[in-house]
Amino acid sequence: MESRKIYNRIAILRLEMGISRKELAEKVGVNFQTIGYIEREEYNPSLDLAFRFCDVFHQPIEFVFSTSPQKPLSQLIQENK
Amino acid sequence: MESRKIYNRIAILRLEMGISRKELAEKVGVNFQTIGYIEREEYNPSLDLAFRFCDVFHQPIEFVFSTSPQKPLSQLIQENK
DNA sequence: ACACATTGTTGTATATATACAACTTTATGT
DNA sequence: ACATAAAGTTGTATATATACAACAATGTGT
Repeated sequence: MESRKIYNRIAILRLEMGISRKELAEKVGVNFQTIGYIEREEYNPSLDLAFRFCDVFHQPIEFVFSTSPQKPLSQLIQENK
Repeated sequence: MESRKIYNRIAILRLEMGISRKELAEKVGVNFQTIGYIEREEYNPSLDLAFRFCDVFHQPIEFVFSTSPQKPLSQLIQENK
């Protein structure tokens, strides 16, 4: 299968949490460099790892990951008004 | 990372749709044997493939996949009454 | 200017997901 | 009983995700 690229909001969610990649890596249980690859969307996380991110951020998969590019959070908020 | 097993309702959702593994495989774009491996939970689908299943079943990721064993649908219905 | 933390880059190694083929087993219909 | 479809088994090959190391680049605080 030609695997599609999955987009994510991990970098923003991590920044809003005020933690480094190293700290996030410890929380989800992967190498800190793996966080870099995923934030840059150089490859997709496994389904298991995706669930771990959602646990840390307290968000559903569909909010953190999507098959089309993510809108900025600021824009999402305006739309909901 | 020691990848956790992810549970899924693919077999049941497929049966309710009345299609074979071969047909489901065509819809999501993988080999029909891959469907078998995933239904038996011998390995986890990629995040991309997980999204494709959800498209076919019109269900959110969290309903189709979970980190703890899935309850039978019949039981879910009773709980919501 | 210096130290230090954070991120990006390159390279290698391993684990896991997916494809594909051949064969067996189980079910279904006639 | 036979034919056929569907599902499971075993094996090999390839692609992708993850780990890890070493080093470069960038930023931040003092």
